[in-house]
Parts: sequence; structure tokens; C-alpha cells
Amino acid sequence: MVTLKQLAKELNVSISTVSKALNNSEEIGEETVKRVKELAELYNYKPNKVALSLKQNKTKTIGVIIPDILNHFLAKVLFGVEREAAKYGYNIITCISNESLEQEKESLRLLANGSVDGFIMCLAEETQVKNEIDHFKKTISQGLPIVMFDRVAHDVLCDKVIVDDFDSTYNATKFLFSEKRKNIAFISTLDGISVGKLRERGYRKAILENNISEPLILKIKKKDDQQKKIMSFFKKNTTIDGIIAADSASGIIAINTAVKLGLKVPKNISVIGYASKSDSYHTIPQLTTIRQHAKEIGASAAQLLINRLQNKSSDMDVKTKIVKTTLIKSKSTL
Amino acid sequence: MVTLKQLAKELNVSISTVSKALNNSEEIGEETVKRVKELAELYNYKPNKVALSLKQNKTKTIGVIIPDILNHFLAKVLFGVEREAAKYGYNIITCISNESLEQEKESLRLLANGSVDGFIMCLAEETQVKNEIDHFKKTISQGLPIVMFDRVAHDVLCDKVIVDDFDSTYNATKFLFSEKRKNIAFISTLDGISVGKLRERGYRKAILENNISEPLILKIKKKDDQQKKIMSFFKKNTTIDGIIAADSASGIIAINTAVKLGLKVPKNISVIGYASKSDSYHTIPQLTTIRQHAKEIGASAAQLLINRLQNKSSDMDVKTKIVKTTLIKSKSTL
DNA sequence: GTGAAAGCGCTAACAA
DNA sequence: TTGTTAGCGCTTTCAC
Repeated sequence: MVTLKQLAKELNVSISTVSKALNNSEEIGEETVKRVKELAELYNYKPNKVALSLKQNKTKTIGVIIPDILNHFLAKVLFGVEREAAKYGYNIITCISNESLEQEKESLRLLANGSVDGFIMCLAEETQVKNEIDHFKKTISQGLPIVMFDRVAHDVLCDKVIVDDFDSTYNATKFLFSEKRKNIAFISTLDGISVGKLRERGYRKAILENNISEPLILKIKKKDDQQKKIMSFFKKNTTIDGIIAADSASGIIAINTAVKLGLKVPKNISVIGYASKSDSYHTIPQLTTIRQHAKEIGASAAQLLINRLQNKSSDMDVKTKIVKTTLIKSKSTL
Repeated sequence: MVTLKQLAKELNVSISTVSKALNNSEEIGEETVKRVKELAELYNYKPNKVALSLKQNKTKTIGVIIPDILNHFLAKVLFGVEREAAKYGYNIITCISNESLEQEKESLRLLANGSVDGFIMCLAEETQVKNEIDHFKKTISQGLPIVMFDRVAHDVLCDKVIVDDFDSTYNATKFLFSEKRKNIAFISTLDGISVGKLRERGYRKAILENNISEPLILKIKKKDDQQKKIMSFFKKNTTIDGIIAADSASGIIAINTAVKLGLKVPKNISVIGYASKSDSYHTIPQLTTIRQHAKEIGASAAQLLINRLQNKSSDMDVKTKIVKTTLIKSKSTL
């Protein structure tokens, strides 16, 4: 890489002259500016990012820590963050915590050495289960702001972007009741995390309010065979006529299983799930889905962080943005 | 963040003494080392990454440029890269080209300013279609090594990690012939990229060699409705008894469509696709898949790059690693 | 209009 | 054993 020094030498001027010329300073003569810019162009000069970061004490880089990159929702949020950050000239460094508290801590620690100006993160499951928040507080007190999304720690004072998880299942369940469904079951693999609990509560509330049936819940563990579990659940509970599937796969598997068992979807049974658009093509009929607008969540998180980095908005004034889900009605409901 | 300077001041020693003490230099007295380390611990001192990068002229950061983060295969490769890089203390900066040549160029340009030590990338579709390679050559000539994976430019002299795409469909097709299938069709949405072409050729070769039927190919455009296309393809070609699906969704849709049409899978028709493990649960029966070992591809790419960065392996000696696919036999074949 | 010098945080050659 | 100094590439104040 060419440096200012080399340009200066070749042009027989000082380094500061070159620097100023390239930064369009008023101080430098027209002629000089022209010569400098031409040579810089020729050599394809680019200011060294590292030197700039050191000088200005900011990196224009955001650390993004997510528990799982293979989770379509999280990948899409990451996409939103990247797009939004790029608009403002920010790069993103991605770390994957693999749902591990230790890895999450380590990533924070490793990047809190001047590598990034702030963090955007979704908590690891283990972090939520153990409810550890010291590492966040420490990071923030070091002057590195954090924006949390989706799975957040309510006890940490920072900007947050969350989904209306409770309302989403509450409304979806009520929607099935409005279709005259009577026995609506809830299926989930998300037992450990806040999001899963909220979705279950939304479902329960709708069931209780409606007062014609009891909650019927199938919890599936990560290691379980989801297809088998859902198949035997259907066989055991033959009166089910509606399904709210709280994770990204269960809804799809539920439809395929119902079809396999000879049930007509949506004639005999309605299904609502959280699948992404592309996955919703994985069933016939197509799955009615609750969309979380992952990209917008990512963009909002980036917005909040960049605002904080640039405006130095007060530490006390933390914002929580709620991104509302949308029920996209397709062919698996009436 | 605490700096050496502040520690030095508080300890009444020079900056270099502190630096050496923390780096376990032999030069410094035991007692001093102890005092220094204690204070550093107390203040939670971490060497400033940016300053180190500037000094050592390397960032321990890898730029990863991929066309699409929502593509499960690419996300998994990214995961592999991240895991492997982390082992060696490297961070990754991720940029998404969105299949656009312009964005790919821009990302390379933006990161080639000292932000990263090298690149790992999968070419944008547009780059492959237009066959542009100047930006790669330029980057490499600036001293920034590139490792390409999956979709590569053969005319660029650099390390590469590729999949045995040709063999994978060739073997899969032959496998279906060995099941006594006669009319095997090929479905793909990947017409523009090298990978898609290779897969098609592998299929064609197997068909021609077998010499009992003609190639039967359904090409689907990104904007098309995949379900409808596949549905009408089945209706038009009722003798099909085998499917090779070259992209990640077609295999799943093909099974569901076949089931919908009352065909028995695999009794009447066998299907092989490229789905990931989790997606292969999206059908009943489960899809027989060609696994690409995405994580290993990412890990290999990271290995190659880090080797080059550390050993300064000669520019001339470029390696191409082929990661072989595996046919995972499941329930959609006999 | 141009240049010298300081400083961002760190390491390392050299001096004491 | 410890300290001084230079330098990585850049911006910016201040002097000429």
C-alpha cells in the first residue's frame, strides 16, 4: 500500500501538504492539490484504515455477536445489520457464540480491545438461562455501547430491539379461534429462551380467555427427532384442529405430518408457524406464517447503535424498539 | 481503555518497561514484572488492537465476501471460516455482495485499505456471468491474498476450495440408474453460476453413458414460482421416476409435489437433492441428499489463507483443495 | 501556501 | 535492569 510519505517524497513536498491536499484543505494551492491528487490516483492511494482508527480513536466497525449463524432468522438480522451499517461506512465483525455463555464473554472481551466501537448482539441461550449480565455491564462501562435484539437482558441498561412475541402468538391463536377452531395446540423447541416463553404465554392467554379448551403443548428438545415427536403427538391427540408452531421448523413438519396422516390442511386442521418466506414453500399447502421482519430488526439495531456512536446520546436515555410481527395468511389456514 | 502510558505513570516506570514486563521479557526484574502485572490486572489492561495492527502491519483479520448470507450453504461455510479463524486468533469481517459485481468490487476496495490481511470469498453470480477478474488480480498484486471457494475464477492464480460438483450429480444419477430408474430429470435454479453448470454436466454425462433415455431438464428462474413450475413439470412428464435437484429447495418441493400428486416416494419416484440436514426434515419421507460439507469448506479456506499469511508461502505455489460431497441415503430413494 | 512537530498506543533497537 | 528513542500512517496545530 502506498503511504502519504511515499507520495510526499515523490512530489517533493511534505507529508502534511499531501494530507491536506487530499482532504481538500483550503490552505493548499490549487496547483499543488492537482498534482497530489493525480499522483494519488495513479498509485491508487487509500488512507490506511488502521492509522486513521488509531488517530481518531474509533474504528467505524461494529461487533455483532449472535448465537447461531445457521438460524435463518439470525442470519437475516445479520444481513439487515450489514446493509444498514454499510450505508454509514461501518464494517461488521461477526462472532458466533454457539449458544455458549463462555464464548459470548470471550467474544466481548476479545473485541473490547479497540477492535470495534460498539456491539449488536442476541444473547446465547446459556446466558439467558443463567441470567448472567456482568459482562455486559462491564463492556458498557468501558464506553462500548451495546444494542441487544430478540433475546435481550432486561436488567441491562442499553438500547434494545425486540419482537412482540407475546402478541404474535396471542393474535395467531385468536385468529384460529375466529376460524372456529376448538382444539389448538402449541408446539415449540424454544423452551430455554425468553422468546419461547413469551410465545407460549401469548398462546396460553388466548386459550384461557376463550375458555372452551385447555392448553395443549408439545415441547421438543433439540436432540429429539422432531418428525417422530410431532407424528406421535398427532396420533395421541386426534381432536387437534389447529397448530401454533413457535419455532422455524415445527410448522412445516406439522403440515407434512398432517398430510401424511391423511388430514386435509386447512380443511381439517389449520397451521401457523414462524418460517421464513423461502421455507414456507416447503409445504403444500403453503404455510401461514408469522413474519418477524428480521432485516428491519437488524437495520433498527444498527441505527440505534450508530446514533449512539455519533450523537453521543446520553447513557441514561436508552430506547427499546418493538418491531411488530405480521401474520401472513397463506394456504394452511382457512 | 487503560494504556501503557497510564500504567507507567502510576508505577513510576517507563512505558517500555511496562510493555516488556507484560510481554514476559527476560530483561525486566521479577519484582517489577509482578508489580506491573498486578496493576494491569487491576485495571483490566488489554493491548490496543489498532495500535498493534499499525505497528506490526497486520490486523489478524480476514475479510469474507459472500454473495448471500441467507443461503444456508454459504452461511455454513461462513460458520466454518469463523470457527477455524478463531482458533488462530483471527477475526472475520463479513461483507455481502448480494450477487452484484459492483458490490463485490466495492467490498474488496473498502477492505483493501489495511482493514484485513487477506480475503476469503465466493464470487457473485454477476461476476461469474461477466467473467470479470481484474479486481481480484489487483487485490492480490497489492499483497492481499485471496482464497476462493465454491464459485471460483479459474483464471485467477490463488488458493481455492471447491466441491466435486460434476462428480456429485454424475454419481447421484448413476445411483438412481442402479435403482432401475429409467427417466431421470434434472431440476435447477442455478443456471448462471459455474456450480450449476457443472452439476448439469455431471447429470448429462451419466444420462448419455447410460444410453436408455434423453436428458430431461427443468430450469427455474429466481423469480419464478418454484412450486408451480415443478407441479406442471410433473404433470407434463408423467414417466419421470427419478429427480436430481441441483439447488437447495427443489428437492424438497419435488417430494412434496409428488406426494400431492399421489405418487409414492420412493416407490414410484426417487428424489435426490442438495438440502442441508435440517431442511431434509422438511419432507416425509426424508430427502436423500448430497452433502457438501460446508463447514469443512470454510475451515479449509481459512486454513489455506492463514497458512499463506503466516508462512508467506510462495505466490507461485497455489493450491486447490477439492472437498468431496457425500451422498446421504435417506427415505426418498430405494 | 507550505512544512515541522506532536501525538494516537505500541514494540524494539539501542543506550545507559 | 531500566529508560530513551524512533517509527508504524495519519491528522492537525502552529510556525514560517
